[in-house]
Amino acid sequence: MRLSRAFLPTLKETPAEATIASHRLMLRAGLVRQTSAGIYAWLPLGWRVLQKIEQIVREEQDRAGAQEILMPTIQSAELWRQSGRYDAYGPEMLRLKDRHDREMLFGPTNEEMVTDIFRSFAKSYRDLPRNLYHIQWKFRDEVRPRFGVMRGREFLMKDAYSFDVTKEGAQHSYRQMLLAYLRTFQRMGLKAVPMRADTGPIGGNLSHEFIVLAETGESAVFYDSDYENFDLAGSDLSYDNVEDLSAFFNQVTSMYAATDEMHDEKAWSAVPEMRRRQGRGIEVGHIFFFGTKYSEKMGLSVQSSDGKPVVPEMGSYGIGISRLVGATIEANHDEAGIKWPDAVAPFRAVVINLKQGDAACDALSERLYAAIPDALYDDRTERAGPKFADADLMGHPWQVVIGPRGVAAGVVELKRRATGEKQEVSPEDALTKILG
RNA sequence: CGGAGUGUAGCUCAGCCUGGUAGAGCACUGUGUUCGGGACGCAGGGGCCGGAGGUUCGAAUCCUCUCACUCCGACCA
Repeated sequence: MRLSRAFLPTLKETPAEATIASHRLMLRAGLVRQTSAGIYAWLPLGWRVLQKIEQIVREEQDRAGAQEILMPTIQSAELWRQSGRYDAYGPEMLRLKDRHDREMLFGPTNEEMVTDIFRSFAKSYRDLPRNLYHIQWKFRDEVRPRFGVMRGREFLMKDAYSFDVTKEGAQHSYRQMLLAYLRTFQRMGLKAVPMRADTGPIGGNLSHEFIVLAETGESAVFYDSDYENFDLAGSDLSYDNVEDLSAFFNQVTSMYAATDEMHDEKAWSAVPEMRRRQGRGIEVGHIFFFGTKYSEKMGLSVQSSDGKPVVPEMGSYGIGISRLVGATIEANHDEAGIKWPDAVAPFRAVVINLKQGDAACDALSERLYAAIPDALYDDRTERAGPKFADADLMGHPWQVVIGPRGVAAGVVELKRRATGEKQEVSPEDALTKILG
């Protein structure tokens, strides 16, 4: 994209409502625009990041054997009456009426709907296990939206739902998702630690939240430093290997890790002092096993091998995709702006032409721009100054600076945003480094 | 939902107390000089002062109501 034609409105000053770094930077770098409390429009730069994160989540879900569907945002109250949650959910649920006065709602989550879909097709134990997920906008009418997209009312979430015949099978499904999550966050360049969690209104007895470590995080976290050295992505592990996955799961979850709510001083004191780590973190994912809570209430049952009906065991697995944009910035920024991890950066590189109009500079800039997929070409004709500031603010992993002096000497300046390294290299070497 | 605030130019804010022709910086437009790291000069454009009602000769300013937004707490992907 050419910056001279792009809709990337950057701000020098911070809008007054933004109190935390990610929110400030998202507004200043032109990623989002608030349209009402806790509701945001995504501008080109932010939308690209959101889509990249979404795509990583999608690929890892697929890899773990989940299958993507897409359920609607608007649901009928009837389904929620079946599970008993229509009255239980409270004012966080946005309720609507259609023209026939039928009660509808904007979905805050999809256990009921997916169970309804699944029960209408699954007849036999042979139809299980299955894991269905979708990536869809949710609405929860938060009492107090804040922190930009980190606690919006409308947010993009990946939610997956597993169906198994047996408890053991459901545990395996749960472990598959735990591993998928660890791999997902690692791919995004985030350090995420799974922590035992409360199950809350979803119910059930096995639950973990995934906390991205960031100094500015909302909750205090306590964890064993062994997490830092552990291969959280379980590199050689297959999703189908029940024994190995179980061993991995036990290992990961046996290390101490807890948010302040679940913190247990007694267990904490059992961790060797050298290995105790305290920090702050942001919840970006949450997985639950809740057994037959919904399948039973909603009449989901299939025929087992002995001909008798069996009620499937279920779990649900959420990742806050729009929240991850904020969380990634919280974990990766400095005074000058965002430092995107390569995997989610909106553009891989920005090509900065210092002397727009100079034939040699223009020619070299155009050549590099054409050679780099996902490049942003800063071809604006203004003075040089703000270009660098905008580039730092927007946080592209690489900056390629092309100026008359360098062109004469056969070099360009190459800057790595994450590390601040600068070097002068030939245009070919620059391309090699950027394209990796 | 309890408490505290704020709505004036695209952004940050002044003006309000003590009523009298709506301001600054940045951004934007034109122009010239600049240009290797958030320039400078000159000339411009842009406001129903959140909305409604009231008081007054006169309201951004005082009063009432209302809407929106923010912050602190209790709650959450």
